Amino acid sequence: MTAVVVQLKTAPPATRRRSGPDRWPEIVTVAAELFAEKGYEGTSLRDVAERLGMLKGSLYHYISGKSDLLVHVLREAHERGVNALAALAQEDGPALLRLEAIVAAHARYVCTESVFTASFIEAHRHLAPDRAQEFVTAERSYRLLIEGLIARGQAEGDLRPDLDPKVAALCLLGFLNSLHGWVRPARRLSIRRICDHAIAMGIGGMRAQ
Amino acid sequence: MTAVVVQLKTAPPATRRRSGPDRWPEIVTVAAELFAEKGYEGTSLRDVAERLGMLKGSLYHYISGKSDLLVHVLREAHERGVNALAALAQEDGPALLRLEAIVAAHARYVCTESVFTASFIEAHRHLAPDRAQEFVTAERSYRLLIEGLIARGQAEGDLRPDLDPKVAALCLLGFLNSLHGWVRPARRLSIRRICDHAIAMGIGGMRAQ
DNA sequence: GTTTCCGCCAAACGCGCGTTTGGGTGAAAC
DNA sequence: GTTTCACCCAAACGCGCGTTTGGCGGAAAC
Repeated sequence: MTAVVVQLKTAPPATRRRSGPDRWPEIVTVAAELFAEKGYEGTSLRDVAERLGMLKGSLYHYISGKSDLLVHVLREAHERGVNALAALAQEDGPALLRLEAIVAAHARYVCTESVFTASFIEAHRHLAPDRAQEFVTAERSYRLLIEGLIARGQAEGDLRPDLDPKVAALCLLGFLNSLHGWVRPARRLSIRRICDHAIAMGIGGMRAQ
Repeated sequence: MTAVVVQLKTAPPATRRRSGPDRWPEIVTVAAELFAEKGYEGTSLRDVAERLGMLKGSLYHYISGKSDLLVHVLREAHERGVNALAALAQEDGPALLRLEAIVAAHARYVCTESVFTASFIEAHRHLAPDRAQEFVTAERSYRLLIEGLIARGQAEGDLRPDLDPKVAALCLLGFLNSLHGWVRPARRLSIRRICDHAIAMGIGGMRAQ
C-alpha cells in the first residue's frame, strides 16, 4: 500500500580535492537550535555565526541566504522524521496497531529531535509559497497516510465510525506536534511514559465502544 | 471550589471631555489580526497603522511601544477567554461533565476568536519575562484547574487512574490550542461538529474502561 | 616550488525597523 | 472668542538586519 521511501542523495563529487573541516552539518544543527530557541525571525545570521565562532558574512560560503538556511534545516528535519517512521512504513496488520506504532514513533521523534521539530512547525509561514511547497506536500501526504489508516480502522471495526477521518487525522497530528511545546526531555517523565500517554490520549478517543 | 472570576475595570474618568472616535478597540483588533496573520515579529507598526489608515508614528498616541501593543492584545485575548469560560466556573456536578463543558467552550473559543488565540499561543516568547509573567501565571492557573478536574474525575471513577493528571492536562490543552492551526471557521465543518470531535478525541482517551 | 582554491575575515552597503520630536487641525469646553 | 486637548501628520534618528565585495592564509594538488 505504502511506497517505500527512497532517499535521494546528490552524487558526491568525482574527486574531492580536500578533506577539510566541512562544518556544513554543524551549521544546520546550530541553525536548528537557534530557530527553536528564538524563532526564525528572532534569529539573526550574526547569532548563528557567533555560535559557530565566525562572522555572519562567512556563512555565505555555505548558504545563499537566510531562507536557504531554513530550507536546509527543514529538509534535515523532514529526513530525520522520515527515517524515524521508515521502519513502520511497510508493516502489515490491523490499522489500529499500525496507528499506535506511528503515534509512538511520532511522539518519540518530537521528544528526541525537538530542535528540528520546532522549525518544521513554525516555519512554513516564513518561506515564499514556492519554496514552502515541498514541505506542504510532504506534510499533506503524511496526513493522508494517517487519514487512510483511520478510515481502515473504522472499516475494521476498531475505531468509532462516527468520526470524520480527515478531522480526526488533523486533531491527532495537531496533538502530536503540540507535544514539543511543553515536553522537555530528561525531566520528570521518561520518553517511554510520554509515548504511552500520547497513545492513550491520541488514539483512545477514537476507539470503538 | 473555584473562585468566581472578578472583572477588574479601570474607573472611567470623572468627566469625559469629548466623545471622539476613540479608535483604541479598533487598534487592538487590527493588531491581533495582523499578529495572527504574520506573527508578532513579522508585523511592523507600519502594517498596523496602514490598515488603520494612519502613519506608524501616530500609533504612539495610543501605545508606548510595540511590546505594549502586544500586551494589550494578550489581555484582550485572555479576557475574552475568561468570559467564554466564566459561566462554567461555578457549576457543580461530576468532574467529567464539567470537563466536557470546558473542552467544548475552549474549542469554541479557539474557533470563533482564532485571531486572539493565535497571539496568545505564539506570544510569550516575544515578551520580556517580567511582562510575560501575568500571562504565564494565568495559563498556569487554568492548567491547574484542568488538572484538578482530571484528578477528581479519576477519584470519581470516570477517568483512567493510570494517567498522570498533569501530563494529561498538558496533552489536553496542547491539543485544544492546536486546533487554531487548521480550523478555519465557516468551512466544511460547523463549529458544533468540531466541538464534538474535540470532546471525543480530547476526553475519550482518558475515560475509564 | 608553484598553483589552486576552500574557509574565513574585514568592511561596507542599503534598507526597514521601532522610536522620537515638533507641529498642525478642528471640535469641545469655558 | 479664546483656550484646551485629542488626534494625526511629516520628517528624521539610530540601529541592526541581510547581503555583497575584496582579500588573505594555508593546506592540498600537481
